[in-house]
Amino acid sequence: MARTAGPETHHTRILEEFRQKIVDRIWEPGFQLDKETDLANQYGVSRMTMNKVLTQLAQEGYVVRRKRSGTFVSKARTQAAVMPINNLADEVEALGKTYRWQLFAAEIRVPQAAELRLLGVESPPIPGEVIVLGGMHYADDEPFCLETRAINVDVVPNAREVDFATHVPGHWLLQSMPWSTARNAIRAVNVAGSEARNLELPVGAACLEILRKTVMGSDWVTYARLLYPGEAFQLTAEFKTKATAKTLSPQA
Amino acid sequence: MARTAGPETHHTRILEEFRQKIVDRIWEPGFQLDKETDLANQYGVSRMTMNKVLTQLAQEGYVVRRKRSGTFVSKARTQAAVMPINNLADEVEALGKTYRWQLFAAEIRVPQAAELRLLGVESPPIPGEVIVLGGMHYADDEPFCLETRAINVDVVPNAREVDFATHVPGHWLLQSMPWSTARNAIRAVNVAGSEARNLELPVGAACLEILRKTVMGSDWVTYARLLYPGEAFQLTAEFKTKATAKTLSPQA
DNA sequence: ATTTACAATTTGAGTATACATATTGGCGAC
DNA sequence: GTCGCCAATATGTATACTCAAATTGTAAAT
Repeated sequence: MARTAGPETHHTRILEEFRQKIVDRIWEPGFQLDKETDLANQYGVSRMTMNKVLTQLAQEGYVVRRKRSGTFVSKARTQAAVMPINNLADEVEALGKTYRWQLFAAEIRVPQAAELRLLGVESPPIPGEVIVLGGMHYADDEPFCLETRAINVDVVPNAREVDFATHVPGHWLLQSMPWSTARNAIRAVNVAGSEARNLELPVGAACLEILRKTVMGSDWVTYARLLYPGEAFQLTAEFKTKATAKTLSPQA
Repeated sequence: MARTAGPETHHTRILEEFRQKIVDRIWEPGFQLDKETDLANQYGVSRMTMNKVLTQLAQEGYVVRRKRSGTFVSKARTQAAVMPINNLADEVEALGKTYRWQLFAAEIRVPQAAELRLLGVESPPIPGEVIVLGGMHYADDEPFCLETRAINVDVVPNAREVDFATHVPGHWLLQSMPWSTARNAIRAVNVAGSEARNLELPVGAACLEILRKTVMGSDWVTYARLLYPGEAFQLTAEFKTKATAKTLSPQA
């Protein structure tokens, strides 16, 4: 089944056509479209249907709509990269390798200052006791990702009963805390010491470091530091040029 | 003005409420919502209005809808990081530093095999002549990003007349080619040789390497390699847990 | 000539209605 | 009991109205 085909309804067809026209610059940035009612007539549909098309198009950022003024192809653009962060296990198995998680240590205690610094924790929000754990993700018995993590047991109380030797922390948390948001910082670092040893890399090898802070409502759920060998690993992101949609302030 | 408030219409209000209910797990994953008509009655709106809410919610991935079956809070989720890639100049100036672009060389010629390898160009799509250029982005006269780039003059013919000593290539291309898409690969590498010298880093220092391929329709526009000093630079990405929206296969 | 006020226009939101489509659960045939 | 068909049901799409809100251009007043 060609999933790309889609349902092929009126508004889908017109939407596709308009998007194409904008992407192909047949309608250049700044171009004013005909008004809803006219377009509806031209395409032989009702205004409501054309409205659905234009509303959708505006939501995707292709056009900007203003009352009394009209509908215009967007000019102000920004680029946004979307990278799906899949489960490491899936990722590894997609490469035809076998995945394995090895827990080094997990304890409930007050975190050390050095650990908090490593995880990029800001000064204020440190509760008393957290789960501090470390471990390694393997692909075919090759080190793939070194993980250091702190989990807020106040927010995820049932994490106390989980055996993180068998349950991969990231995966368990994702399942357990749906609809959370996270903030990532990606850097390149030179590894050294025990980290280099654990990753089976020479001292000074470049690694990709991801510091992730996961938030649920107003509380932090977990801080994680993921260290990937630079050579073996590569993040990919899909770009899309997109207009600064949102509710843009009047008088823009 | 509190911009967060919004227009406060029926469907906006209900949409907000439903999203909150799902995020707060009042409606847990897998929970079946009442049917459109019932919900419409409960909230005192017409079915069309409630339909708008639920359609939107489905599009955002919070719920899955199936005919005859009903509307369910999504279970299958994935994480997607969205990172806005702003103009480097803006980025630098946001830090209160002065931005400067220094072109090393720009020539129209057949690219060398080593250059293509460096830029991550796949085997087939190499046209005869391209613009090959290199340069450095500075923040307060400190090296900030080393750029190597190939531009397809067949797709962007007026790039021949541009002086890339004064026009920053990435910015010019973004302005010139709206609605293009790009694919990024992010790695950590150890710098060496002239690259280390240009970036004023010791040999072996960890750097963030971004390989970017920009596409317009079926043709590639540009290949770029951006090298950031690991210490000084950090990519940040905002996460959102999101359901695998799209048309998911039946029997999920 | 500049400001103010009003009216026309265009999008935004909502309702009632109709018909299409897919899926499920039950009923009947074997 | 099992299999297959059919009808009931929930969503999907579309239409034709109606009223609201915002903005802009024009016309009137100072």
